[in-house]
Amino acid sequence: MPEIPDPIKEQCLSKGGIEGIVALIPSDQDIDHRSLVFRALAEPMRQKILFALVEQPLCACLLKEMLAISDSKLSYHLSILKDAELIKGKKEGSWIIYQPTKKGNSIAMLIQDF
Amino acid sequence: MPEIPDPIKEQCLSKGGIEGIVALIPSDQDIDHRSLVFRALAEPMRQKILFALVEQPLCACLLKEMLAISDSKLSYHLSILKDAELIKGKKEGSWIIYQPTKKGNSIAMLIQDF
DNA sequence: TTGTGGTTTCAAAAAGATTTGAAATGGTGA
DNA sequence: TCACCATTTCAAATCTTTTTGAAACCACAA
Repeated sequence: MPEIPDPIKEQCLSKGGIEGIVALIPSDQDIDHRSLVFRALAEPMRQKILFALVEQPLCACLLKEMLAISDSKLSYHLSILKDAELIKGKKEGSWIIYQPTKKGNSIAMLIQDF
Repeated sequence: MPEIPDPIKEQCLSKGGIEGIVALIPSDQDIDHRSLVFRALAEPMRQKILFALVEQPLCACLLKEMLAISDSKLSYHLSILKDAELIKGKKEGSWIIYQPTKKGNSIAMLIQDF
């Protein structure tokens, strides 16, 4: 009574066994970095913010109106997007204008097909 | 004393104002669907599972050994990946062999650059 | 049947993320 | 200086996700 199905075992051995496959998995650092991005995009509100900013840079005041949420809530979600390096804010006069980073832009394009 | 910075206001008006931009944001349905995928990939353990399965189909028993986690924990994470339609399980003899779906495969490729 | 191996379910506990409203910050103009 | 506006921070409350270990399930063989 085998403990592993045969065809899988064979294919697995041809890759150097379990260790061989584990070695092909991206590093923890890579994975943690992507996690940060995925957690940022996991919240619908934050996807909306990113997609709105891809259309055009916006100040917090317009985003707030657009999404109908409180200042502190918006600030919280913006900070998560900033930490994931998907957007950046630039001070202009009295306002902070947000826009996607290069990374934010390209990820926004890629995820259209998800 | 204006309430919105001028250049932003102009660009915004040229897109049909706030409503115009809101109309360009993907639908709630789209966004929620992507959220499911992002939540699934937000957890490092689940990224590892997906990347391992992209290398080769594996039974739960090998995944368990590879990741050094309990049965119920593995089962929980597999169910989240299945719900997001990133992987599927196929019964073969006594085992269930997991592998990425078509969608799981193509997303795994795309996110390498994230 | 009875047992066994592989997997899933369950409920409770623990950990983590989000929301809330109030208070703080920081720059700007009166 | 003072007041004001946009934005951020904070701590508490709430909500969601993950972990845990035990029990259940299911197909199959003895």
